[in-house]
Amino acid sequence: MNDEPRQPSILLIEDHRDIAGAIVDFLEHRGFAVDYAADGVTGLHLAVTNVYDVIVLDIMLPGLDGLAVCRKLREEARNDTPLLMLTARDTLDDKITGLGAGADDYLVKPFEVRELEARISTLLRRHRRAVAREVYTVGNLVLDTGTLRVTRGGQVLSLTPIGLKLLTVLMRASPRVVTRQQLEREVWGDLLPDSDTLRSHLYSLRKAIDKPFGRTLLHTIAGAGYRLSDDDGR
Amino acid sequence: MNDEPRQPSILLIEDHRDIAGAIVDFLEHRGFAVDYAADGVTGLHLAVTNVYDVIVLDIMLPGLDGLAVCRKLREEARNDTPLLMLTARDTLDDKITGLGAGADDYLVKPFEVRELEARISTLLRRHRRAVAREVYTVGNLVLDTGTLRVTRGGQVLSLTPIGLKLLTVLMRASPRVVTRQQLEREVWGDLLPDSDTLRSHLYSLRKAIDKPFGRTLLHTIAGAGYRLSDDDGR
DNA sequence: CGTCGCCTTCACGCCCGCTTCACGGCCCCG
DNA sequence: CGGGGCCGTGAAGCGGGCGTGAAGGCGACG
Repeated sequence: MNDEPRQPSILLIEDHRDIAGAIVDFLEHRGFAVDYAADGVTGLHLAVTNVYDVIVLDIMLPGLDGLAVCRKLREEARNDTPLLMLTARDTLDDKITGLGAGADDYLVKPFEVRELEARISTLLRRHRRAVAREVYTVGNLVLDTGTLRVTRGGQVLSLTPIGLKLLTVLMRASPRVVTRQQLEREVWGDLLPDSDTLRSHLYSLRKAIDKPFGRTLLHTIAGAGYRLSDDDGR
Repeated sequence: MNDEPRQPSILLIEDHRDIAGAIVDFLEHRGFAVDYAADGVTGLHLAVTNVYDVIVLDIMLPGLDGLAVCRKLREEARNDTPLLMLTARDTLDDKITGLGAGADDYLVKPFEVRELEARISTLLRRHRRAVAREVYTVGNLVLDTGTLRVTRGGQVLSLTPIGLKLLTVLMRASPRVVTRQQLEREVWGDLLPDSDTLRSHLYSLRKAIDKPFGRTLLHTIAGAGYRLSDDDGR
């Protein structure tokens, strides 16, 4: 509802206390909420029990190293929090492995904290954008206008271009009724087709989004048009 | 494609007209585009309304002093343009505070313009390198725009220049759909080719990044465009 | 001057989506 | 009670979009 720019939370996993301290101080001063772990095991534990916006992970750690932490996080915990890997220059080859393991970016030590912040901001921005696209929802039917993916109950549906266009218009209008003319105009512009091919398209759209599921979302309003809504009962 | 070395732009904030004049003359003669402000308020205003490659900021200013400008720029405006602080020898202690406030370098007055230029160049180079490198990840496909290396599952792939450009655009947009027009415009600018050579390029891009691996990442969205994403069921 | 790589163009063929048409049910209205 | 219009349903045909592959040309580089 109210999306005030909440303070982004960061998890730092780094065994050098002095470096870690400097980073934590700087990031907290810059308005981030920082959690800190000095080894891989506690870091992993924090990562799976809490939710962070970004994880900053040193590759050289006592016990469980950064690559292992990253891999476990991705493969076992199915966690896709943006992850920034810290790597020393002499182990730079690890960057390939690091990224292969599921890191989203890397930073070569030594670095300036300013650059660390810049990269964190980039990851935040990118992830937000990826997660917060424009999405319409009616019942359990979801249309993502960014990816043009349509799902119902988590299952991906495959629509034709015209079907997609119709669905977009209907979802945007959602509980309201859309007339045939409006739909036709949206799809074909001013060159309306002679016969009403619209009926066929709505039929196949129904077959795609309603037929495989029990509840019907696309309703025909006799003589008026069509409405997309989740009326249970009404 | 076209990364012509654009003329770097510099903002100079300095109240002594004569010193400022000399600096501006020299820098412009050396190929920089220089904006100038004689006090902190107008300087800050210029800094937030325009985009500069480097800001040169005197610490002693009437009204709003250099430290305050720097702090406001960093903390309120969230601006991370490289910033070079000018400080007199007798206020040298300020240099600590200056760097603490978010400056990237400092120079003690009086100085030679040659040295000023050298430091500006250093900042430019560092910042460019820091900014130029970006890492995109989609599934196990990784593009490092710093090294221009593309890997999938740790294996290095070899792409043509156009293929790389297309991939960059697609990865930057990542789960979202990119239209043909957007892709064409990114690659060829306004001189769009007559026949759709784009199809061929996407074909060979697919052959490079998807064909050798089982899972397909580059999807065609009928009548809409293309999408790069790792749809595993979800 | 030769070779190689890359971009462009063209041609082929398939498959999918758009359109059209025909049929039947339902409702309203005469 | 009968007819007509609206609408869902489904099939069929056609065209175009798109994948695929190869050939030619051009510039770079040795």
